[in-house]
Parts: sequence; structure tokens; C-alpha cells
Amino acid sequence: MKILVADDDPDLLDLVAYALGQTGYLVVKASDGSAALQSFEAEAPDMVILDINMPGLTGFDVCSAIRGRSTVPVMMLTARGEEQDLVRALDLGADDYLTKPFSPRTLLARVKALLRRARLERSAGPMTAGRVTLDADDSTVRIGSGQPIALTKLEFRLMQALLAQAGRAVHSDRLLILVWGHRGSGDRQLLKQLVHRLRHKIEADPGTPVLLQTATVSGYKLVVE
Amino acid sequence: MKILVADDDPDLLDLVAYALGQTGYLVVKASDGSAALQSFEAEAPDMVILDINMPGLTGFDVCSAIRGRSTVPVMMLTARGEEQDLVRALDLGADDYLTKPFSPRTLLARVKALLRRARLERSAGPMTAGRVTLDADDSTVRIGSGQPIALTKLEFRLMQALLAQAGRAVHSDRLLILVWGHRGSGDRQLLKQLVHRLRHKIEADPGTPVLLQTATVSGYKLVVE
DNA sequence: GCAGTCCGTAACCGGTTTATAACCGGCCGG
DNA sequence: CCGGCCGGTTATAAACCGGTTACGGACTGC
Repeated sequence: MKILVADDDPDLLDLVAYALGQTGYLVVKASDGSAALQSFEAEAPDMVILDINMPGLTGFDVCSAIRGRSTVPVMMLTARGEEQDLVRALDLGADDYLTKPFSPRTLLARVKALLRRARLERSAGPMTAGRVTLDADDSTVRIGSGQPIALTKLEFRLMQALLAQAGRAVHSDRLLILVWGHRGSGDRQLLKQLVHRLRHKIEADPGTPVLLQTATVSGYKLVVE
Repeated sequence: MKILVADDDPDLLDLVAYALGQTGYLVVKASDGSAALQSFEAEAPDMVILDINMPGLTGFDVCSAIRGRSTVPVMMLTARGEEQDLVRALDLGADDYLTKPFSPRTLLARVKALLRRARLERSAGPMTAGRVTLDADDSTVRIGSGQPIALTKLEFRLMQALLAQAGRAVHSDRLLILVWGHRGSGDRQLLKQLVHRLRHKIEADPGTPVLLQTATVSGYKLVVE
């Protein structure tokens, strides 16, 4: 998740970037309006945070320009708590508005809320690791550049569980919980079956699995190299 | 444009209702949480404004319940300026947050911004994707350059839900929520039926659907272009 | 109040998916 | 060498899923 932050105050810029970075977002910094617009074009961020009061192009200008070509979430910052700014920012199509000073926690809560809202509109993308891509939309898996392979509900959940820990072994018990939501402990047979069926779908030679390998102590792992 | 306002303070309720009413919005008032939920079901408002601090069901409770079945814009109000409330409200899926006291002008600006944003998602006027055009005015759909086809209320909502995610699969559960506003889980039959009827209207050969396709695991998608 | 539409409910069908059981072979400790 | 355990495989039965047909109640416009 990439966020573009633009502010002419280097201290605040660093603070915001640090807070977001700590939370796991990828941050692109810009120190003025035209740099922000340039970065916006070059980086295609998932969200934009703009200080209003910047030399040259103001946050209003940048927001307006961005709105002309994208519906990406935009949050505005201002030192002045003036209602005038608020109204104008929202009128320009900004999605949220934060008055300095603000706590990092407030910032993160708002960013999170805005991104969730934006995500609702778009819908999540496929999950990928190495040469394996799992597409939740039509529940298919693609190995390398091959044809997408349709998966059943259980097969999909198994792939999902393994892909999330790609390269590592996942214990059978954990897989049972992740795929079936925990059942009687005797249900190792279910997993055996499911693995067997899945191998027949995704392995070139199901007899000697390359992708979905058996791990030494009762578990399986997905090898994506 | 219908707005549901819930607050246990009758003075504030009247004030907000008056401000909104003056601006041309249709206002539905509720004086506590359960009344709000009831009105929400009965009136299907386009936006909801909730006081947090209400006796019985709080604004948090109501917001949470609403989010369970709708993505309608929700704005929260509170007398306390506590950050705690803000974080919780946004986490619950509220879209905006206003601290009392606020000026009518601020309220209106925020309401306007929120509604515009919601409208962006839905998009005003005929909604189109690829060769499918959905006209809300007379609730018809047009495929390519063919004749407009009249849709019933439910058929329209289904098309709307699918068109918003055109090309992507939409899960049956989500469709149930979007079309019927959440019902018992056993109501897969309803969706089956609706899809069947809709296909007979929009597909050249309903037996082999081209537009309204079945997605692998219990879902449907609209294939445009 | 009659015809028509809309929509909720039920039953059935064929195909797929999943659960269960049985069998096979390798490995290992006794 | 034997028996138990483990994972893989095969086989079969049960459950489920989506499509379809049918029916009837609710509502609507004439």
C-alpha cells in the first residue's frame, strides 16, 4: 500500500512518513506541490496526504489536479484550524481533513478508515508469492505463466493457507483448522485427500510433487522458489 | 436525498434536522438507537448521522449494525472530543466524525462531501461498463445497442451490484446483502431464482449465459465487452 | 374484483465436491 | 521378520450446488 505525503515542513513530513512507515505502509515523500504532482504521476500511490499550505502549488491546487484524473483517497492537512479551509478542501473533493497538530494515532486511524473505504470500492487483488498467484475473484491459481487453474472451495483455502507461509512448512493440524475450521483430530484423512486432489491439479507430475511438498514432520509446504 | 438523524437531545436533533431540511434534504428523525435502526430498515436513507452517546443502543452499536448490512455513509456525532471515540467510530466503519459543538455550516459541508463521495461510488445518472448500461431513472438495462430492457426492483439491484464490480466475481453472500439487505443464510434460493429470471431477460440464450456468468465458488459476475 | 406482474418457497435433476473407508507400500523399532 | 505408523492412492457414498420447473401469495392497475 503506497501513500504519497506532501508537506513543505521537513519535520512534519518525516514524522508522518515515520508513523506510516512503522505501520507497514510504503511512503513516498514530496516537499512541495509540483513535486507531489510529479510523484503522483510517477508512483501511482494508493492514497495521498497533502498539506494545504505549501509554496508554489498549494494543497488545494494539487488536490484539484489529482481529482481531475483519479478518485484516489486524498487527505488534507493544515496548520490553520479555519473552517474556510475545511469547506474548500471538501468541496475540491478531498476525502478527509486533519488539523495540525494531530497525534500519530489519529492520523493512522483516519488513514486506515480511508483506505478501508477505498478498498471497498475496488475489491482486493490477487495474492501472489514467487511464481504462484492465487486469485480470489474466480478462485483460480496460476503457476508461472501457465493457464489459470480453477480450484474448489477447499482447495482454494488450502492454497491460501500454504501461500501465506510460502516456503515454510505448515503443520497438518494448523491446516485442518485453517481449511475446515477445526474438526475431530482423526481427520488427517481429509487433508491427505485434499492434498492429493490439489496435486493432480497443479503438479506436472503428481507422483513427484515440486510445488506442494510433504514436509518431514507431518505437514506440507509450498515451494515457490 | 433522505438522511436519518439520531440523537437523544431533542434540541440538537431539531437543529440538525432544520439545517438539513433548509438545504433541501429529506430528514428522518430518531431519538434513540433502536428507533434509529428501525427507521434505517424502514426508510432506507441515503445517509445516517448518529449521536454516539445515546441511551440503550449507542451510536457505536447502531453504526455496527448498519455496517453489517449496508455501505451507506455514516457520520458520528459526540459531545466528548475524546480521541478514543474517534478511533472506535472509524474502526466500526463510520465515514466521518463531528465534535459538538459544530456550526451548521461545518455540518453541511461535511454532509455534502460525504454524499458526493458516496455518489462517486454509485455514480450519478446511467451507470455504464463496457456494453452494459444501467439506467436508474426508468430502471432499464441496455446491452450494446439493443433495446432497453425493463427490470424489476430486485433485478435492478442485482445488476447494480454486479455492474459496480463489472468483470469481477461478486460473492453470493454479498449479493444477498446488497439486493435484499441481508436475510437468513438459507436464502441462496432467492438469488438462484433472481439470476434465473434476470438471465431470461438479458441473455440471448439463457442456457449458456454470456453476460451474467456463474463464478466458480458460489458467486456471479457480469462480463462486459 | 380480475388479470397480470413480481417474488418467495419448494421440489427435482444432474454434475461436482467432499467425506469416509479400504488398501498399498515404505520406514522403523523391537 | 513383524507389526504399527505414515503418507499416498483408489473407490464409493453422501452432501452440496446451481439450474430449472412449478406453485401460490402479495400487490397493482384497470
